[in-house]
Amino acid sequence: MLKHYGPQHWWPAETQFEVTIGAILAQNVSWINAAKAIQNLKEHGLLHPQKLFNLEPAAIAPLIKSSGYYNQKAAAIAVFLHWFKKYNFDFETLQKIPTEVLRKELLAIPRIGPETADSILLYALERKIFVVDAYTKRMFTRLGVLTGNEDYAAIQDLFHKDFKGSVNDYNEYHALIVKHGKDICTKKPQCGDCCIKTYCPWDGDV
DNA sequence: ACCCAGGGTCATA
DNA sequence: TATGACCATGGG
Repeated sequence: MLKHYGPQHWWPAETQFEVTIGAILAQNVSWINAAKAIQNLKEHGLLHPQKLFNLEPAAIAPLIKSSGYYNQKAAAIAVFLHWFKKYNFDFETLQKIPTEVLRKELLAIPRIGPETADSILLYALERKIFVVDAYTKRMFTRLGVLTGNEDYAAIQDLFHKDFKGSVNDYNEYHALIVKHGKDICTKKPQCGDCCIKTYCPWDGDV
């Protein structure tokens, strides 16, 4: 996939905070919708922890309307910031905390689930964590690696056990799966076992 | 009109 | 534990 698509250079953001907020806003919506919400926060000069912390969820919600689920996401952002305040809104301080501890604390925040937590850990904090998403499950089920019944933890364990790579490799791997995910059929395979229109990670160009 | 998108949570059986 | 319902916008 790397050879076919080239490096993706994720996460498209200027700051660690932008990555983190983006991870929440991107939940189950197209990236374009999440990006619009990010851009809107930027244009209001609000994409800073202290600034957003001073807003009520009800004030955040209309600003992130384009990302959908805006009430839930505004609440999630507010609770995240309440947690982040403990660490002086400082990512350098977060870096001193072991990955497993951080993950647990992130998961304790309402509406930050495993994929969002892991996205923050990998893309904002550069921890060697594999991010599992719907594309991962679909693609590796099509490829016959998964049955399709595995849960998040089981899939992640598989990659953690078998994938030997650097943090940057983990970064690219997930990004490439998402990139490729946009090329594969969402429903029924039409062009072979892995249902890839133009390219198969196993067989190369089709 | 329907389906999907860089999920998560809760009620029900 | 495993489905189903719900959250909600915007583009194909």
